[in-house]
Amino acid sequence: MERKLSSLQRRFFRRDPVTLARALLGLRLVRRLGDGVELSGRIVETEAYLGIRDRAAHSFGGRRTKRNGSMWLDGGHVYVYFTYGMHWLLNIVSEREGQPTACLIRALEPLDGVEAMRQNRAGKISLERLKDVDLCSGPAKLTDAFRIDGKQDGLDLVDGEELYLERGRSVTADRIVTSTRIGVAYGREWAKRRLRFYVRDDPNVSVRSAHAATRR
DNA sequence: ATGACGATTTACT
DNA sequence: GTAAATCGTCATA
Repeated sequence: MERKLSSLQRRFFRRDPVTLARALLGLRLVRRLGDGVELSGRIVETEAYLGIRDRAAHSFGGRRTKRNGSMWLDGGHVYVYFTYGMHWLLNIVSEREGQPTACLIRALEPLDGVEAMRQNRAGKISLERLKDVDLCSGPAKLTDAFRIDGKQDGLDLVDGEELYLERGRSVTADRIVTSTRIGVAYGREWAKRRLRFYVRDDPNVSVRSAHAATRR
């Protein structure tokens, strides 16, 4: 298969999850649907999950189950899982096979296919109240908008056809804000680590815990 | 076989 | 700010 000039290579993903979570900011996530529709969005918010030692990670303590199996794949694969009885969440696996670390994709700036995203999100929220900023401003919103669910779990973004990444406008370090991760209080001391990263002042960043954030 | 629990979103007070 | 929705997965038995 021919390599797209713009796609990212394996070595890009085989870095530690903190470095990758920062590097993912600004990249374009592309989703090709079967009907020829192409959706894309710029990554503006991520979180790093550090694997076996990270109490907030699904792979904490080396846990390896049917659900989180994709976390153990080589960097560049995706780990998509179901939670709260209704939501799918998208992660990009970091490091190498056997190192179950990953980056949660928490928000995107919608780029291509905004109308299709609106259709995909309609029903969850009344269509007339649905603004562009409601399409991808949260980890479960963006999977709805991009029609990502368990069928994509384990896909490889390197040379991927229905899901892949492209280089985009890079985000300089002074534009990246760090904060604690969202919704991981059960992680105790690990919940205090600043492993969430987002683009400063971007309106698509999910809103919870706007406090506890500082520049860096 | 059963029970507890979410890496969330939405609507409502 | 608070609470409901909703169910697959996992740990325990």
